[in-house]
Amino acid sequence: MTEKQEKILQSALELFAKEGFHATSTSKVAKNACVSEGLIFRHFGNKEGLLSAILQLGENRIKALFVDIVMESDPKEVIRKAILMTSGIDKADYDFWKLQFKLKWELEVSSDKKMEPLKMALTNAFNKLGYEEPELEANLIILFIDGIGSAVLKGSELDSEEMMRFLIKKYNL
Amino acid sequence: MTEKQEKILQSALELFAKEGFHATSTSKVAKNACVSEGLIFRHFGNKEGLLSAILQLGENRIKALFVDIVMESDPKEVIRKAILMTSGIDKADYDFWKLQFKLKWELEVSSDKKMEPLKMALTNAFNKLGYEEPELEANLIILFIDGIGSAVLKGSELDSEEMMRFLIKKYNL
Amino acid sequence: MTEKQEKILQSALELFAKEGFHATSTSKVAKNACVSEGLIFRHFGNKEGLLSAILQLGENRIKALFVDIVMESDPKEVIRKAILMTSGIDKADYDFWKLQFKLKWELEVSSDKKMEPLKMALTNAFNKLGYEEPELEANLIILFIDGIGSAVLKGSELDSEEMMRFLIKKYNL
Amino acid sequence: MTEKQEKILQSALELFAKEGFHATSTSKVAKNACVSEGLIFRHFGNKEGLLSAILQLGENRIKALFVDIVMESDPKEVIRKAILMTSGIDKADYDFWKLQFKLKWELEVSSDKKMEPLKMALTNAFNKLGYEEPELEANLIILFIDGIGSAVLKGSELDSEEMMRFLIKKYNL
DNA sequence: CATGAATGAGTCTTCATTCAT
DNA sequence: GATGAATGAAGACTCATTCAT
Repeated sequence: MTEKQEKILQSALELFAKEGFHATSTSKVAKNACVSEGLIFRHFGNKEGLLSAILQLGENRIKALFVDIVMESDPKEVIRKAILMTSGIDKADYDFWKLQFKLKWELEVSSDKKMEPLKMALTNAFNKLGYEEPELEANLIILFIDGIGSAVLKGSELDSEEMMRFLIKKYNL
Repeated sequence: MTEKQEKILQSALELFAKEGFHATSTSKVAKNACVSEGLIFRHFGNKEGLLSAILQLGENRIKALFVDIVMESDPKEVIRKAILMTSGIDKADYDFWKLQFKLKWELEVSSDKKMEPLKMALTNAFNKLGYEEPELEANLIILFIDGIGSAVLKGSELDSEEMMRFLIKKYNL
Repeated sequence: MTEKQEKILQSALELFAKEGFHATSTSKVAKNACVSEGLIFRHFGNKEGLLSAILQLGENRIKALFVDIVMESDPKEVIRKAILMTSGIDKADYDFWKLQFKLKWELEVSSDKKMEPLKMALTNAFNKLGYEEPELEANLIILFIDGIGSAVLKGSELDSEEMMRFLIKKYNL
Repeated sequence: MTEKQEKILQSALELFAKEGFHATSTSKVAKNACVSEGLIFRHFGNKEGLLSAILQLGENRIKALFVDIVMESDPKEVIRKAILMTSGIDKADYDFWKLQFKLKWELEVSSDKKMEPLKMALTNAFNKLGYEEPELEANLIILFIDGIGSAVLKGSELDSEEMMRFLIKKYNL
């Protein structure tokens, strides 16, 4: 991965996140990355290839976020960590996460599969804690995480930290 | 509002919802509506004008959905109706709602303001029912509603009906 | 067919004939026709559509050249007219004919089918005149016509008129 | 001439013949030859240089084809050999010959000069045999040879072997 | 009201070519 | 000799928009 390749990736991430995939032209990306437009196509084939590269780069980051939760053995801790998940994301990574959420709508990429391991871990945790409908409880937590993430990234006025604290209290964690 | 105007609006709604605002060209809209491209501009000024018209048309529909909840006096019923809100939307209106969600991300339009009356009603309801932190409870419900709606419109495998039933049970409604 | 459409067709014919199809850019055609580049695509769909339109326009001209030969009843006259065919083409139509020949090579369009009616007429004529191998004689004439046309359009120094006279003498026509 | 140089030449010949000069990109040639694109330019300067190299390579082959005819002393044999010229070309060399014919149209390179020695030999032969207009006879033969070659390389349904036999019979050779 | 011809700026992409390594 | 990263100009084609009819 050359230096310019990374610059392209970085610029594309930033612009796709800010303006959206379709609203960002490859020429804008090139200008922003201070490279020739052609270089984008030499390295990533086409505009979608560029997007894929960004998405691929991100998959790892998502897994990294999940691993700490999925590996946890204490069920209460699993749920607590899940609820607090979004508080752990770096402000510098906002563009990346914003892009993830944006693309779910712009390109209709389902996030079900990505969330599957988290859902399993949560279902399992609620099960151990004797909840009647562990799977639905898990769904609810995921809905919460997704909602909080959405709100924060869209710049909502919702106080996410307080919401997390509140939910943790609700579940006696 | 002439017949052709409505056809344009309907086509634009459908296409913006399916493909996104930026990915839909005015020519596609015109073709889909079986009118000349020029007519779009005569009626709506420009592409953004067309979008505004759709959004405006939608504002009313949102208010209509809210009014039944906000006018309700029984606090339990307020919460129940809020939770069941998304179950009341017509399948024929999917495009419309999908567009609303899509645009929140594509154009970064905050939905805080739109949700304000609902939040007030819910806060008030939780307050009446003696909940300790009624505002946070209200936020949580909204988060869930938004999440469920979101999931359904994105074609997630989440069973929305069951989630609603589950929430209603959780809140003893 | 609007005035500008015709101008585009005319310019394309001229440039495709002079420089070749692939070597002629749509922007060159547009500039030469004094229209916007987009107009080409509005009217002809794409570059190949433009080519097809030109070719289609030409089919008629070819038929017109053939009809006089095919309709002739005197076998000697059929052959004579076939040999003299290329002498009847207007200098103003050079571009058109050049394009036809060029495309046979550039796009590997077989001319067999187009020549079929002529071949039938010639075969028939030679047959009536009692030639032993009328079909091969017909082929030879066609080879001659094609060769003369080629030579003239490529600007060869070959004296086509004299060649025709010579062949007519050879066949005692 | 290194191994890679030959591979480039071979690939270029193949592609130029198949797709045409303008429709073949240097990158396609490089890929087909399994070399870096830069190498083409190091060896041949630019795309036209590559073409020139191929053409130069071809000149020799044409001379080789002619030499056997031009050196022949028996006039009948000269004409016979000329007519049969195209039957002597190797199927493996089709690409090469196709390119020669293609370029005559794509780059408007006159073939008059190349054919000059053949024309002289034929004129001379017809003269010796007492034909009245030996130069025109020579021209006619060349027209036929060119036409037959042309037809074969374009994949016409013309039976070239039979045409040659027919011509030989016609000229009592 | 409605059409469709027309445009110019912009889209993604490919091109031939250069150059540091 | 050979590579492959890099470029700028040009490629075909689409866009939102205007305007005469």
